[in-house]
Parts: sequence; C-alpha cells; structure tokens
Amino acid sequence: MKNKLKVLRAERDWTQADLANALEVSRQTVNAIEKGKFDPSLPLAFKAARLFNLPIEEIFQDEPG
Amino acid sequence: MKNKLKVLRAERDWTQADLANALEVSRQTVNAIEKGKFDPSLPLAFKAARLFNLPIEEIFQDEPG
DNA sequence: TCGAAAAGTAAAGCTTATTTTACTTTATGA
DNA sequence: TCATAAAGTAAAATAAGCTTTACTTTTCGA
Repeated sequence: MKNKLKVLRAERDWTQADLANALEVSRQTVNAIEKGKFDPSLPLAFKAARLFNLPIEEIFQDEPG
Repeated sequence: MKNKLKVLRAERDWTQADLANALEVSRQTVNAIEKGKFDPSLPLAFKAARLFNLPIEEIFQDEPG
C-alpha cells in the first residue's frame, strides 16, 4: 500500500514525530507505514484523512491484488 | 465503526456468504464487520470500495474519538 | 408448520498492526 | 566538524483482524 504521508508532512514541515503525535500513534508506526512495512488500520486511516482533510483514497493507494 | 454493508447487500440481494465470497474473506468476517464486532483492515475496506464502486467513506463511517 | 437457507455466535489458532525500548544512520545547522 | 534532531531499524510484547469448525437462532417459502 502506497501513501502520501511523507509529502503531506513535508508540505507542513512536520517530522514523523509530529505526525505520530497528531495521529496518537508511535513514531515507529508512522515510520513503518511511510516505509510500507504494514498498512494502517481503518480507524487510523480515517484519522489521517480527517487530519489532512482529504479522502482516504487520496492519502493511501491500494495495489489491488 | 458503522457501515452500509447490509444495505448494499440488500440492494443486490446478496447473502453474507455472497459478499464474503466477493471480498475473499470468511462469512464470519462479513458478519462480524456488519455487526460492528471489529473494523475491517484497510485493504479489505479498499476491496469493498472497489466492489461497490463507492468511496470508503461512503461504506464505512468512523465515529471520531 | 416444517425444512432449509441465512444469520448469529463462540472458541482456538494464526496473522498483522501497534507499542515500547533501544540502538544505528542520516541530515542539518552553528 | 560536531552536536543534535530526524529518520531508520529491530526485537519482544500486546492487541486486533481473520480463519476454521461447529453449533444455535432467525427467516421464509412451500
């Protein structure tokens, strides 16, 4: 699953820790998701969508399989 | 997390088993999600969105908290 | 009303998401 | 260059999603 978290962070000049804080998850979770190590839960995806005021599909891109 | 799976099924006259089959998960998983016992994974939410040709947010409604 | 299909439920087990701790590597700015 | 912040990584532990099996309850049409 690809995502635009890094870009969205960059646009706001946020660190991974800043984003983790805003999403109420650990910094390592943000890092792992950005690096594609695992997918966020649906509730976390919703939280990111609310935070960035974007649809989930614009932040996360599934690779259908 | 609320969702419209039951309605979307009804519109198509699908059983839980039919939907489970289309989503490639077990019938119990569909049942549990419909009944709000747990949230689907993000990949599964994407699969449902593709299946019904709807945005994730129109199928699943987060209760922010 | 009876039987079958659909829905609901539950436990055990496996997989994946997330945390915590802790360390290494990379970028950055004084 | 050197110190520090940021990013990357990893292992162990816990939580949540999902499967399989199996059983009970509800729905519904003949």
